Amino acid sequence: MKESSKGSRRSIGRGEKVRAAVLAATLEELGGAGYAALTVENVAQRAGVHKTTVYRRWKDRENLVVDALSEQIALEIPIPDTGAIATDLRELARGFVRWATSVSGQAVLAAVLSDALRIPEVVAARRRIFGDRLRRAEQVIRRAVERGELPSDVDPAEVIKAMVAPLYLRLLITGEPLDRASADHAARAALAAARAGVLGRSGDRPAE
Amino acid sequence: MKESSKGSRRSIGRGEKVRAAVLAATLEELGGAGYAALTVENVAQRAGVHKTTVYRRWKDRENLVVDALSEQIALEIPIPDTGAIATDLRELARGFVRWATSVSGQAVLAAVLSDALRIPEVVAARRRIFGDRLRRAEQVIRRAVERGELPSDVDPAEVIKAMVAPLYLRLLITGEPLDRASADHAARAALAAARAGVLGRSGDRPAE
DNA sequence: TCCTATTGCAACTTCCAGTTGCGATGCGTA
DNA sequence: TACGCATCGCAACTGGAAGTTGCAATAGGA
Repeated sequence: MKESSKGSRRSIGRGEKVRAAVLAATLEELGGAGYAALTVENVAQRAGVHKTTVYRRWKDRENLVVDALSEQIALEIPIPDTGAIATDLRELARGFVRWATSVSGQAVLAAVLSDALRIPEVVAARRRIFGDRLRRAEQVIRRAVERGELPSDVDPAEVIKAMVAPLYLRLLITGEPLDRASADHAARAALAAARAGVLGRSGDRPAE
Repeated sequence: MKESSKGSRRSIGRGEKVRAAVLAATLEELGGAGYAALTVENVAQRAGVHKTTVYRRWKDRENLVVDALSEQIALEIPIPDTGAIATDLRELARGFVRWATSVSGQAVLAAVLSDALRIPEVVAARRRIFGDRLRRAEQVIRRAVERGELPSDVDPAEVIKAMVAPLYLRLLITGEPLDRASADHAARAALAAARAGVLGRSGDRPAE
């Protein structure tokens, strides 16, 4: 067990390139053709690799998909800090729309909403991805409260959820286009609701 | 072409029972195992019918699923009219939750969000299903406006969307449970937003 | 009862998941 | 530079499910 540092026994660079190429190809296939239509042979061909090689590194199709998704979790999304809640929220919404319409975003959404949800690891990945993002986005609201831009009893998570929920509704249910205009709209609506005291921390019943 | 009325040439009752059984079995398989795991042989077996019979009536798996879903479109959801917007919205939200957690609801959602979305007919079915429901639910808001319970400039569609969007978010993204409590919460939040003038018809910028 | 549309059945073809054995090759090390 | 081993390419396989076809059985209406 006397090895240089850690990880694989010998060659590192070679296999790592293969791994990266296959995972990238998996994401492209996922975003392009979807989970059901994703065949290992297509992934292998796109990665310039033989099918057997894929099966040597990943147990089966599911593990491949899960691994490709896990790679995306580490992808940090920018949290704006413009000094004003209106522009912060707008940038947050625009960033979401950019991600949701990007290749990797489409891939993650396709997998995370498809029949891949039968895979427990994918469910866990979904929770991690969206949970992390929500938690990181909340600081935008907290800063606004500290600056006095929002009432101190707003629930940060509720504001973020109120902003992204209509965007997801468009994306997944109504099928309306997801563009910058809808992002700005969602940001303004969420901000208005927060200012109106509708998104309070204690069960939101202000004018009841 | 001298036939009794219209449609099939001869026996009607026999084939109709088969059709109904297969479609019901398809929905059960869809809700239970999902779209990807739905095999025609399992559907046929569940319907007490041979695989060939299914293929004689439906061109392929996709057409079968689309047909099963189309059947569900006709399913009317109750529009409450209690005389008060608070209870109307609450009942609307509860009805949605009941549907979303029912067998047929799970089946529709599974298909409408899975890789079946690659099928244009499923996309069209999705638009029809949710478009119709939205349009029918809007009358609850209109009645409330007429009664003077809500400002006259609220956008009915926006109110309904604001109510169901967080429910879909729970159902599809965060994975939080969808129960009566979350339904009531969503109804109260949407009502509060509507009363606060946040869901106006003209671009929602009240306190800007 | 008879006639015929419809169903059941079995035997295919095709495609993809996943496996196995062997030969080829790339890469770090001596 | 040359060796050795890990990794990759390749081809041939099994197994299951989609979808097809020809024929026999059957059920319902006239």
